[in-house]
Amino acid sequence: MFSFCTRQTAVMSMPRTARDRVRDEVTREILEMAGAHLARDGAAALSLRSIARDLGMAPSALYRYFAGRDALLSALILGAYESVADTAEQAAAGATGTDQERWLAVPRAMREWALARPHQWGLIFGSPVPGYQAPPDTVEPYARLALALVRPLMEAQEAGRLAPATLVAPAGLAAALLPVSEGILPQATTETVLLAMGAWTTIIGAISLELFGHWNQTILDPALFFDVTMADVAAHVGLQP
Amino acid sequence: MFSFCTRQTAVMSMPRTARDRVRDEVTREILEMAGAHLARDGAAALSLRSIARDLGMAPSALYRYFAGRDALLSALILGAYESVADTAEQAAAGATGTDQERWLAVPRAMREWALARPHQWGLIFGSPVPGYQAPPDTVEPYARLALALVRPLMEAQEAGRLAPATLVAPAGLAAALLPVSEGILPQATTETVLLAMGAWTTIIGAISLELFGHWNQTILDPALFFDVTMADVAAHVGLQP
DNA sequence: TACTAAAAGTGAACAGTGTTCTTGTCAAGT
DNA sequence: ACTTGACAAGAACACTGTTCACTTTTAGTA
Repeated sequence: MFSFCTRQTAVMSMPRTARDRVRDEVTREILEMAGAHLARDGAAALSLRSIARDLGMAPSALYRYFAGRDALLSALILGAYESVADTAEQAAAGATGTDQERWLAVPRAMREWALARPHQWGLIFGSPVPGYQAPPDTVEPYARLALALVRPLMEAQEAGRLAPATLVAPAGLAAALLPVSEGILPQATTETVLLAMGAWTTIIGAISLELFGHWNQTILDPALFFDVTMADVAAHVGLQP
Repeated sequence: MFSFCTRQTAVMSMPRTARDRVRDEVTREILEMAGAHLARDGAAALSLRSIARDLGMAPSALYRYFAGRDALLSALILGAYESVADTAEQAAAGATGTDQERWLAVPRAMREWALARPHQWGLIFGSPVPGYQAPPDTVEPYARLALALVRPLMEAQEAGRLAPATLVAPAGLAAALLPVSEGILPQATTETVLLAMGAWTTIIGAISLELFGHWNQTILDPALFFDVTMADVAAHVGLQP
């Protein structure tokens, strides 16, 4: 988990004094209550005062734990990132079957995670609050999420089971995708990196469109559509069924 | 444009009396100012009072024109829908070249529209306001947008230039996609409808991910990535280059 | 053990918000 | 000429985030 202790204690990470213990406890309670309010009313309606009310404390007391509403929201965002990353890693670790089946496990887990927590998904992939900058803490879970997704891809490639790409990357694309190929998909061709980013785009797009209500009265069986589309995407990146 | 006249005038659509004329004028001014605020500060910070201040009128006066903040936001959302639909139709009408090139014109126009108006894109494809329901007025521009996108697809199919799909739709998918195949893509196979919906998903996902900042320090040339990905999608749905 | 300094919690206050209601004003239709 | 209805304004209410002064509680130390 993350540490909200502003106090500079010794090198020990675990809180030792009773004060620190109760501080972490209260911090956790605030975050839990904020998460409950977020799940119920959404991020836009998140109110420090109503959280404090439900917690039985004065509104100003929250400022001992979070610098303000934005800081609390940032903590919720970070928690959401870590939550998806955790479930994606778990899904990737427990996946079995063919390359394609193992790959499908992660998008499916992401979709189910999102369906159960629509507002947290919106926190990550919805319209960002204007002026808000993603805290650097999010790049670690983000990378974990991406790695969980491409793990079957890398395994298939190392085993020589990856079908060759059906397209050729134009000049300049390798440079444009350098951070991805270096950080997430080393030893992969530019074409594979491109296809993987396309897959990522389709996954996020599919879940967001479903969650944000764009398939009401349009796609009558979103789960089926998602599965079929994901299988198509998997085949397109070269994973064997 | 849309009519915000609550008053039930005669069958004539144009305002006749001077009162109605100035009412439409003020309504337009409010919407313009609201649009300016939206473009500057985003939807979350949209404030009736500050709009009224900049317009030189009392906050309560706005309620003669809009039922409340939500109604004003709904009008802005509807305007955003109509604006993308217009530019998409325009792009589709002016597109020339091969099937793939003509198809590419619409996603490109959508992306440029979105880059110029990020907050309006967020209004349409970002996280919806909790409890908000899309007004039925949006289905018409939404359909126009979709039709502009699939027009080259239908033309290619009618001319027999559409490559056969490389996948087979499972049982039940046709029923799940019935509203789409009936409303947008009649006379298309279920596979084509599926591929078109996948293309739609990738387009929205690509633009949203770029706009919402998910490609900072990840994809260094978003325009190039978008173009290459869209070309890949076009080829995948069967459009010839 | 007594003392001090820091942390936690409180309540009041300020500036801002959406919304409603009452009041006045002015133009249109009978 | 008069009445009706729309428009506009201002005060008021119930919220919101945030700050500040003040008190209480706790931890570490002389």
